[in-house]
Amino acid sequence: MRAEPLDAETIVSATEEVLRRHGPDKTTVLDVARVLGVSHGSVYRHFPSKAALREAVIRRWLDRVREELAAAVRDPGLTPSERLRALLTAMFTQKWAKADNDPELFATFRVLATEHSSVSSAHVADLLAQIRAIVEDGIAVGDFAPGDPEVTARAILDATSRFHNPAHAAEWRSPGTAAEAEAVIALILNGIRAR
Amino acid sequence: MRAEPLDAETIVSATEEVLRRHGPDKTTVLDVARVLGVSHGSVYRHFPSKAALREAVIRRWLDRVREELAAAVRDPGLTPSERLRALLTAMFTQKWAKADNDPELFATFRVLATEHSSVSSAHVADLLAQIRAIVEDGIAVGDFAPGDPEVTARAILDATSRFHNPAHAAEWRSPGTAAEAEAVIALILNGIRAR
DNA sequence: AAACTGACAAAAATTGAAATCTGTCATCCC
DNA sequence: GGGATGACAGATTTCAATTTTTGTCAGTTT
Repeated sequence: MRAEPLDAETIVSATEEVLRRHGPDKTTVLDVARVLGVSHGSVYRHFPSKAALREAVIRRWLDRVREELAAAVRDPGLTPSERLRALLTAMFTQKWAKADNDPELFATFRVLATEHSSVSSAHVADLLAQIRAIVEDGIAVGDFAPGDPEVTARAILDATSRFHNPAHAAEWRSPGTAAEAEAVIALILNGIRAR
Repeated sequence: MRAEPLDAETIVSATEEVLRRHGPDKTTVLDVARVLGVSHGSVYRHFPSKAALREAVIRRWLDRVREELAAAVRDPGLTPSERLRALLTAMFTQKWAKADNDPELFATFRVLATEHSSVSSAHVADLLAQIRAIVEDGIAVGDFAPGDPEVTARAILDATSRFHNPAHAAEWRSPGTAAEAEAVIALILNGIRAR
């Protein structure tokens, strides 16, 4: 029995909590319903399946990640080079911090992200668009060498995979990581600079 | 009963065959002994443990990979830029072909490589040394901008992870991969070129 | 005597019966 | 009537009993 009427948002929050506590393998719809104090049938009124519920969780999580990233880069009066460096650095440190602070939660979200690859793809497309905007700007201003901004943005994202793709999370604990990331950023900035 | 005396090399070959047929999870020392027509005790005369046997397999596999790569790049009279491009391209196409031709075998060796990370690390160190040699040459000749060759070599390997690290094997099937690799190579070559 | 075998204990994997979970829906409650 | 419930069938997971495998070594074979 609940005072408030049950809504999708509340269910997603409860699911996140159960995932945090029990991990992706041991999280059941019954557990979620128990946390909410309702029957599991009620959960199925708002989500057609367990998979849809999990997808809603990963979607919200990636939305938050995007928001955090936007906030970190929302800084005026930087050159395109500086903005690109800031964006990449923010992307890395954000992920590294999450993976380091709560490895199990990070692993959980990695499972969900793999499970719902279309949501992850959309997230990647968003990152790509942000990089592309900076690249277009840099070319327009004459700081960056001319070229297809879409291709360049993709190349930048690909070249930095080692530092932001969760598949590499285990390597991030190695102490040289920050210096290696710095070297790759320097290489990239040199590579796109106008001559 | 066997005519020839049993040696380590023969055992490793038999293990490779069993791994190829049954995969890493279902490969037992008993299976290997059966293929050889000996008792499993004989296998333990040559290898102290199942882990050591598997390590010998992955070590030999990576040795072959290194040999193939060396053969692909053993080409005289190229500029450092051309040699670097050739090395990277060879690294990519070699791995892509293996992953594409026999995905299950590739997955098997991925398991072994993860299991025996020190062997993989040595392989990476070897690749790094090859890149470094080219970078040093390029700096000496004046084609590449001055800098620490060790750091630069590492940055090049890191920046191309997406195209050679087996953790990304699933992405290699996507049709745009070759073009994306080409864009990253172009970015890198631009980045290290002397101004 | 050098190489191999196979019995053995401890560890790990497999199996299958029982318990739990997913998703549906007829029914109930406000 | 809109929202919630819980019984139910089929799918999936769990857990303990059983089988298989690993690694050793005393004894056998050549």
